[in-house]
Amino acid sequence: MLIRTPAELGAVLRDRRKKLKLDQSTFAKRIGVSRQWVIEVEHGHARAELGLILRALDALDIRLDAGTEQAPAREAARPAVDINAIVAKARKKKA
Amino acid sequence: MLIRTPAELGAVLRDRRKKLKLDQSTFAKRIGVSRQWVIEVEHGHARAELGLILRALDALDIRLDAGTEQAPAREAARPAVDINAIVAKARKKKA
DNA sequence: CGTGGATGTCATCGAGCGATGACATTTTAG
DNA sequence: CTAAAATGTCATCGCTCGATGACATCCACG
Repeated sequence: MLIRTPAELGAVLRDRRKKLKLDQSTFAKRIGVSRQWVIEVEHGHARAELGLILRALDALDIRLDAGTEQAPAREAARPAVDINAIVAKARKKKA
Repeated sequence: MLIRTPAELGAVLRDRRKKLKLDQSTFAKRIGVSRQWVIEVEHGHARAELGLILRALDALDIRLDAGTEQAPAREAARPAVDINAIVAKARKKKA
């Protein structure tokens, strides 16, 4: 599952928690946070702490993979010397 | 790359940022945070906000994938009644 | 040599997280 | 239906995040 937003992450956590038959209280204690935290995160709380999130994922055996995808996003996805970028930045006279 | 800790996440962000030839200031502005934030996150700041982290990843075209398969972890991956969990909760001693 | 860019450090400060505990609502089981 | 469990909501509070701006290094380059 691709994670793009806090809400998606929350959904993944909730589904996984339920599959493991854990209630919020048990889950919270297992990762060392309050039940309130679990509730908010499962609801997509955007400002949750990264460290706690990673602990939660680990507790549920969910692995996170960061891929520098190959999507033809914008540009500059290619390595190699990027003269343009350098010049552009140098030429940057800001607002 | 598997992400298990804030430090690993920070390393991924830094590497990717450099590959795209962006300096911290430009990167920070692009995702709407302070340069200080970029510095701390790249150094593995564990309490960074989830939402900002996701924005940073997106800005660098790094996709996050949450996978549940793969590890033949312990057990309990299967539904069915989980006596242990039930007992453990009932046994909650803690002060 | 010295100028400028990039990165890291420090201090300050307002804002919101996360903990806690009580209570409300929803769901599950008998 | 009824009781209990699970989940959601509220209010309070200490603590630290993240922003800002000033400096300090370090390094590439002319």
